[in-house]
Amino acid sequence: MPHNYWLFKSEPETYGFDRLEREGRTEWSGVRNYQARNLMKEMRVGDLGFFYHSSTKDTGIAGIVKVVREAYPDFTARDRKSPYFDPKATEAKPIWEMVDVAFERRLPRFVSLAELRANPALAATMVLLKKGSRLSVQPVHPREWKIVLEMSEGTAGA
DNA sequence: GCCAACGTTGGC
DNA sequence: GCCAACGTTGGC
Repeated sequence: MPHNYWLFKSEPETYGFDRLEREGRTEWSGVRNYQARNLMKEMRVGDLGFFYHSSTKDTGIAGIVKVVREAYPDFTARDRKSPYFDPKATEAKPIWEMVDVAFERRLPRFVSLAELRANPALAATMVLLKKGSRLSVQPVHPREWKIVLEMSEGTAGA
């Protein structure tokens, strides 16, 4: 049984859900926002999350991932060649952390951002839908999780 | 490409 | 500690 539900944003041109399905598992590195980092620290093995495609033509939820390793230092922060390099990160104080996630399953169908917005049961509460929300890792309420799953089992717009 | 909203930085 | 300036995110 999963403990909590989450949402992970990714730009499909950089790393999409199709690629995770092929590779099976990945390190969620490169998060450089304290709030998002703190949320990752709360994640437990077995937690599930939505995989959200952002900054692309078809924004929305593509599938489900599972947390397979709890927070540990994000080594890209100490890699000078990485775009996520942070000179303030040290071995003793890595600052940034990441989790590992694995492909869990596809949704019956893609649920678009427009559809999520159009659902009044989600619009008021879901972090993703709040005005100006930019968090790349977000908590999802079990109620919201269930609603999105139900939407993906129905037809678009229904 | 535009631009609103956000988080961070740095001067004071 | 305040807050203006800046860089980034991300939908449209």
